Amino acid sequence: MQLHEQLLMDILTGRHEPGTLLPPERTLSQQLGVGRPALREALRRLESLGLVESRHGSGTRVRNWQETGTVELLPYYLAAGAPGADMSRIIRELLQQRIRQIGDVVRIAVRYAPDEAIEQIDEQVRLAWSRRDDPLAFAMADFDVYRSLARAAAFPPALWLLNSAISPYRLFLERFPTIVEVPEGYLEAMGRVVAAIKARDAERAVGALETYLESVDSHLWSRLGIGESL
Amino acid sequence: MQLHEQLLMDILTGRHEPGTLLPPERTLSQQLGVGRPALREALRRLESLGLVESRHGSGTRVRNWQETGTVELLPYYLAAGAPGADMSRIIRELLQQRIRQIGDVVRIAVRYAPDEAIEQIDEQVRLAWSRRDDPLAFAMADFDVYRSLARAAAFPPALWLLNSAISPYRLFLERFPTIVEVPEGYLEAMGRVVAAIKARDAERAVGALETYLESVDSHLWSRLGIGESL
DNA sequence: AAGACCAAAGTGGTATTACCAATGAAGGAT
DNA sequence: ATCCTTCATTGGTAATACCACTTTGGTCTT
Repeated sequence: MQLHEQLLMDILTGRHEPGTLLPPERTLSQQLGVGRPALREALRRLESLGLVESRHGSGTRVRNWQETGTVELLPYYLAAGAPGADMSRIIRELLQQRIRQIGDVVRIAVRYAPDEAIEQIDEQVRLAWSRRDDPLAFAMADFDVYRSLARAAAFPPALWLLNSAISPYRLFLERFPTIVEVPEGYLEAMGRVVAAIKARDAERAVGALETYLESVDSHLWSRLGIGESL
Repeated sequence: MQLHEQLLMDILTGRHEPGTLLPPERTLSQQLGVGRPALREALRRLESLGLVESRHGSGTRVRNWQETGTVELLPYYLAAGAPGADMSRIIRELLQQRIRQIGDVVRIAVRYAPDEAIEQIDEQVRLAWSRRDDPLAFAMADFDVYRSLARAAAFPPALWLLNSAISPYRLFLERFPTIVEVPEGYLEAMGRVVAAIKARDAERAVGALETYLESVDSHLWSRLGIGESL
């Protein structure tokens, strides 16, 4: 594991509590068996995640990351077992947010994506479908469909939002492999969405997407049993 | 300006083009007049933003950040003038996304926030209103209202999403100060939202929020003239 | 005795140096 | 011509020294 990930986990699991000072860099680097420059590089990464705060002359304090963290914390938070939280509730909400987020991407594509670019979406959909033998590969290719939509609209921020989501999403799938399953009506559902986008009908496109994704999620929950085991 | 911000801007403004290699660390650190460790700390930050990729023995390559970036890029992207993009269109979409994002927070609060926690929201709203003399302070206090909602629901990921949004939001307001204006019906509108949350009526809460926020945004656009000047 | 000032210790910030490890291209052997 | 070796280049890491800021505690002044 990378040094910064180890430190991150130490913080997320409570090994270093919010509000407390980390040991001095010289001490901590010895404890971890690394040089001080290496430790500092790791600390800079944690700083940009909102986990710690270094003050010249004073020390490096663990921030109240539940308050100050950024989305990038999500994959690690899930990997740490979401300490002190209801995992299945979180996952349920994240799936809901995923639906709305993709909905936004669709809306943007309806407004801004040129026809030529939309043509290529069909291709992406078929590509994902062709990988239905490997559920994880399918999921990633499916994700790429939405990234292609954002790309087609030439709207980088939407792409970045998806990028920030893909890492926790992938980790989630890897952690609960039984969840991964290729939906039956995939080609048809996505076909409807893309057709609606081509027709510049935002409501129909988003509607088709939401009914499809919600059916996938509810099927997923019924298979797992809501709130169970996860 | 911090070293990593300077490098970041150099990349976003095209000084270092995607796909190309950065100068070797030893060279670059001399060019920038800093030591190699300091440069490396900055590079690690850029790496976690999806901007560069260091490969041992090979070099540090500028990534295609429009493809690989994360949300955290947004404030810098806006500060760099969103090179090669339609600024007003981006802002328009971001405001839309903000509405939906806050809507999600409201939905989560409806489901999970205990009554006692919701009581405190009213207080936050009044606090924001009391700062209506200083529009920027008001905007930040208003933002805190939504953070309080996420906090009340004890749902850290929602808080993190807001955290990731606050920095570009603030930068946006500071860049276009004329935009900042305290809406007239603020107290009443937020009162309706909070009341609906208390009543556990998600649709009414989100509906009240959306109509309010959309009226604010459209008023904003009419003042500025859509697509103009920005 | 109380307050202000100052000095010293501890901390992060930075630069320098040296060396290790991985990469890739050039040159030599087959 | 092809493969393998070698070596220069590059990032990765460590150790050391020093600078700058913060805090703390003591001392001096009032």
